[in-house]
Amino acid sequence: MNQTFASLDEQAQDRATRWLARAHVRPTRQRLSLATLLVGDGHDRHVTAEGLFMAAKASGESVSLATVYNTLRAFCAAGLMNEITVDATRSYFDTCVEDHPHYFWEDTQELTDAPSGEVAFARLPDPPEGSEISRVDVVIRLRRA
Amino acid sequence: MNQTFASLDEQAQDRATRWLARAHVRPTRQRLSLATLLVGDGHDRHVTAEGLFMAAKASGESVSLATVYNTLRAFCAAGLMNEITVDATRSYFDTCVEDHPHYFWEDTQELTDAPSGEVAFARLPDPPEGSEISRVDVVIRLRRA
DNA sequence: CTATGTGCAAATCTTTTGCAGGCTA
DNA sequence: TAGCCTGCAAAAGATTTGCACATAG
Repeated sequence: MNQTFASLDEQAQDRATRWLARAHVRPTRQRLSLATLLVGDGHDRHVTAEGLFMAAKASGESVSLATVYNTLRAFCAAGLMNEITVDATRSYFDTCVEDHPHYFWEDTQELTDAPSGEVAFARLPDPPEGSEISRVDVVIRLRRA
Repeated sequence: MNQTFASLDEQAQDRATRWLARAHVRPTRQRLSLATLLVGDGHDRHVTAEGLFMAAKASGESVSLATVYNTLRAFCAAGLMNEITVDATRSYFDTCVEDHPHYFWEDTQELTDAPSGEVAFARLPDPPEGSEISRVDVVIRLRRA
């Protein structure tokens, strides 16, 4: 689960600041650090709480694991991220909030984006009476051939 | 998470016995009990380990929780069931092994089958170089309207 | 100033494991 | 009989919580 994260330069922080502001999330020191790691380079990223926690530590930021969890949840609630569930014992968080499919590499437990536009539904069922579709998760599990 | 399970009459046990035999799974008392609860009435079922454990207890069978986990895993390995992941903190096991879509009711955390044939892919990406698609999980998350 | 956010450690919950004894083929 | 199964209790992880303190607006 080795992931690369954005650096903490000024431009990256600006991007993070705008990202938080866009969703009216109060920019505390910890949130700004984490947001910078997440979107500082403008790329989407898939993280686990543990992975982000370690990245924060590695970059010299002091953030507690509980706060990482709270923060990721807060970002999800604010619509800045999505939680994707592929493994019963670990949550993955995606900075890309569009409803898009994922590859899950069964050997490395890595989660990556499936090439966009390559998946399309020919048909989706009408949501049952009294319900509406909140999201459609598509996870393509890959096995090393 | 209230689920209904099959009764333990003779016909149900026969069905369970055949189910195990088909996959060459050694029919121990515990496995037969659990299998009867799972497929005794010929219907497919989605269970959690905890739910099945409680059902076993309720039906008077004595099976330890660890064994329920082992058994569900064994059934999956034997191709009798599938594990579906929708919630990061709980595994769901489905007696229907076909690759089919599910509804996940966000309010009750219930997992049900989506009407079969109602979901179709227009396009799926070619698996990346050196990999093959092991399975495609489609989970349609529903919100009570 | 006040509502929110944070850290820490402990609690909780699901799932796994080690090992002694049991049971199927 | 031999090897696979099971139960139990304890371990292992991931995530959440309670509460006192800090801080953004």
